[in-house]
Amino acid sequence: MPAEASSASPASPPLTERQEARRRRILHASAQLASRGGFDAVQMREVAESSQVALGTLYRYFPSKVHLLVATMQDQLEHMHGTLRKKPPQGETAAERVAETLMRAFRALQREPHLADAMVRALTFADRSVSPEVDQVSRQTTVIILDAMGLENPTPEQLSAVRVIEHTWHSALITWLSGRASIAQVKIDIETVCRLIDLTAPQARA
Amino acid sequence: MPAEASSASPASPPLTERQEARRRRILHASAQLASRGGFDAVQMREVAESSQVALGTLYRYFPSKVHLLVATMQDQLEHMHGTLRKKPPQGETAAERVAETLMRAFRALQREPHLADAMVRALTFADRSVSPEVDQVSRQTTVIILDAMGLENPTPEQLSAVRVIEHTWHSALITWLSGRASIAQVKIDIETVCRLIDLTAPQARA
DNA sequence: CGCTAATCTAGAACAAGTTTCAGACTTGAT
DNA sequence: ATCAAGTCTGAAACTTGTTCTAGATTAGCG
Repeated sequence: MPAEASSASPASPPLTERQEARRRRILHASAQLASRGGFDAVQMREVAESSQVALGTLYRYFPSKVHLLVATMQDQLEHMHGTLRKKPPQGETAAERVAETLMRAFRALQREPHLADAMVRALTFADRSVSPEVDQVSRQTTVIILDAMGLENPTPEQLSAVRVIEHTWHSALITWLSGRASIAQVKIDIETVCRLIDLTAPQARA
Repeated sequence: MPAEASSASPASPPLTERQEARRRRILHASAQLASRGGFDAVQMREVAESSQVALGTLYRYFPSKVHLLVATMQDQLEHMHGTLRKKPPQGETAAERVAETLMRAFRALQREPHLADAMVRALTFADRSVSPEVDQVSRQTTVIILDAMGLENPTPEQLSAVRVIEHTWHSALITWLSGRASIAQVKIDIETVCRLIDLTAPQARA
């Protein structure tokens, strides 16, 4: 499996080695600053300085702070997906496995709550100009959930359920990050929404 | 029914008539600018000018742009609740009634997509300093949904379902506003999540 | 009425995201 | 090796949210 730019848009010119290195330094600095103080702590001037790149260059690579943070999220999601893949969830039912997977992801986010804050806030604050990137994150999340379900060919109904699960996942994270819901509350919400999966299982009726 | 400050925090000093008028002018200007160009079009200097108030005064009434927009949302929600109350939904099941209510609200938002953009983006971007206000919006939404269900004493399970519905509602709105989901898609998501209600109906088992 | 505290105003000042520009450096092709 | 095109740098400028200040106005009270 070649480690190529899996997140590149179609028809984007290939980056030279030094460019790839710059990109990496920028993402690293972004994640580091985010880990310290969340969304507000990721200041473009600081990211530029931290990654040894001129401000203008930073903006050439990532056209806005939100673009940068969404890209940071893509990066982290890839890690996460790799990690999750190694230890597949143990639950009996698809619903249990999905809930277990999401809770595992949630625990990972709890270890870096500021980073989570920066990424999730960016994701939901993104306007149309960031749609392609946000969509990519969404697709990646979908893949993770479908993986947990263990499905090759989901029905349209199941895809709907997955989308609702993603909605709940994002929104529940936000309520947690802004201190309006406890960890336990998020757990309940995830478990509740995951029951939708059973409702749309092939043998269940509409 | 006295038209008092239903959104006031506990222990907030009562406003004089002129102050109430100022507050109203500000909220009106905010909604008007938002209707034009969404979140970005609501510029604090313009709001101040539009509402004939000094910038410093605007900040005394609403300590940040997000506070202002969340307050604008509370305002709009009150309207909406009043409107919805007049024509209760007709569906047979609770799930149908909730879906119908939310779709009605959704259609209202479609009429002012920019306003919707400003309000929803503010809501999800809000940090901890706005939690009380955001929570108030959330409670109001909960009331609307419970109204549609026609329940006096919801079970904890039903409250969980309502929370998940709210999550889906907010997040689905965001995907629509950022052009990543169609109106039809939002409809499907709402209908899908509303099935959770049936799943938690008293006669259904966990 | 006249006083005092609170509020409001105009405007400057500051902070951080974003844009712009002139000049130095790289890259790729010849 | 050399040239043209594209990229990077450093620094200043611009925008918009937010804060601050000094003085004018208003509200409540004796």
